[in-house]
Amino acid sequence: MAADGEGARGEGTARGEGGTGLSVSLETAWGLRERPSKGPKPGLSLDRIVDAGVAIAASEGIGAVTMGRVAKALGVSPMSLYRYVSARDELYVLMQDAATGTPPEMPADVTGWRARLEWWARAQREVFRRNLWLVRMPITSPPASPHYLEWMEQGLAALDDSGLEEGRKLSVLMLVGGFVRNEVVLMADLDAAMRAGGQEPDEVMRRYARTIDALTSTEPGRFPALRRTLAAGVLDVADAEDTEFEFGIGRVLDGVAVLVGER
Amino acid sequence: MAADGEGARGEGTARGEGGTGLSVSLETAWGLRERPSKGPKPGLSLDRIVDAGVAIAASEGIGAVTMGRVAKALGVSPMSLYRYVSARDELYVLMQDAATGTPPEMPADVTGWRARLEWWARAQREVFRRNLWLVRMPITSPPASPHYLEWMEQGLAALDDSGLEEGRKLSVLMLVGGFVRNEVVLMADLDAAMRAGGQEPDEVMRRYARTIDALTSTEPGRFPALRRTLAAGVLDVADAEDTEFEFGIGRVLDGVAVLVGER
DNA sequence: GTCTATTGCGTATGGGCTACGCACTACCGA
DNA sequence: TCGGTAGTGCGTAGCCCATACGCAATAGAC
Repeated sequence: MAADGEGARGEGTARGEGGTGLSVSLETAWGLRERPSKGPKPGLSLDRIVDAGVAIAASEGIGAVTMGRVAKALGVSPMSLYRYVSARDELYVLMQDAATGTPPEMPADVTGWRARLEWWARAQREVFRRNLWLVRMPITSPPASPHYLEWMEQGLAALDDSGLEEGRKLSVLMLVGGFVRNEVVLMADLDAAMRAGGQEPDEVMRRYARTIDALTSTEPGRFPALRRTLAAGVLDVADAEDTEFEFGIGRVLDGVAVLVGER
Repeated sequence: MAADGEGARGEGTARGEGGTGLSVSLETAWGLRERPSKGPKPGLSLDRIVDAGVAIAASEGIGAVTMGRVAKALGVSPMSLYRYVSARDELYVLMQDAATGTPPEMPADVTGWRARLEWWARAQREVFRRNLWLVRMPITSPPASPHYLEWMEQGLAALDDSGLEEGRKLSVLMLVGGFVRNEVVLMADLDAAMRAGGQEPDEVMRRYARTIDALTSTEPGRFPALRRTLAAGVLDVADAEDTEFEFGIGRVLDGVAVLVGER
């Protein structure tokens, strides 16, 4: 069964005393803790480090964000970074929060829980689209960053007039947020496949269709439904970029609407 | 914008000629290609390598699955493995397929698209639950493995009587599959957090609630909805393991039902 | 019985993270 | 005004990783 040390913050990590249970540099980053004012003036700042990391991730993917690489971008030695961040994973968390940013303000003319929730989902998707590397980030502890909390706040507020109880609201947000995230992962995959070999999305899809065709045609009759789908040409052309998202968000909101309707 | 080399199979990888577009060792693994019969008898087999990898992943997480580690488990030298697998990522793909396995047969008394689709989702979840490391696996190219295709086949067949057109069926499967996957990711996170520091799920949640409380209480009035949720005690106790899943799958299926109903 | 494809695997290269400790700096408290 | 000291940047070094390359041994093919 199970087991998966991944993403679990180790025992040894020092914790702050702000009562948050977060690590020291995280508390510092969230402004819960002052950087002491003794010693030499710091030549760097957390912000600069995080910005450098985000820039590298944006142009070369999260895999290119190594301590050495970030240090080089800043013209310092790799070890310098550890004065600001206790481990690379912590830098990742900071980068994640920075890229997530404050949610844009909800327009006043978006009213009613459904429209507001949909707007919220689209806004979230936009953030992911701008930073595809976000969804490649190894997920660690449950998210507890200021910007993330702002998004949650906005999402909860969107459900104000839904009549749902608090616990339900949260469940709905997780559902919608999970959907958005998942959809972007798929998009990022297609994007990666495009960069990797083929060129155009259509070409990638055609190649994929051919692969599946080859795999399913060896044993005829084993994949009837799949071959029917294949025959229908569904995989021959890449969807317009938004098709799957539009479809999915519609279904999910319909499902939530059923719940709200029967309260 | 964007860019994310991750998970993209490189140019240099040798491709088979089976017309699948897959790499040589993948074609071999899928039984589309024979291992030549010259030379010394192989001392290993792909199956043994993959099994060893799966075993390590199961007990120590995907991060512990390195070439050296697998080799040691088999009592061979690391480089031996490269006679069977061209790169570590390929081993991952093989492991993924092996752990996914053939879907269990759909019981005859499960009838109608909704019940069948729900059964399908639960079966999928069960696989993930047994192998939490699966959802930590870096996603690479679009999935094209025999077992994955079998799951797709079963999913499409489940929608036979839905009256949806082929493309829609696929979209529905992606939606449901994505939901399941996402839900398991959350479960894996909680699991990781449990192993990391605290013990019981409740304890983890309480700690999380305390963290959020600390973060939201500095600026009163900035997180009204969130603080209301917090006050409702929603985060104080971990849900029973299935609660979120049950909620989500119900909503998603409700949403699909709306679509099916209006065809 | 030779030929040769294929085997295992040793060596080596080039990364990566990060513990540790040194030399130095500038604020604090007296 | 002037140590004391907590902080600084950063060099060194240890350890783990993936994997290119090439060599000697092997056993089926002819």
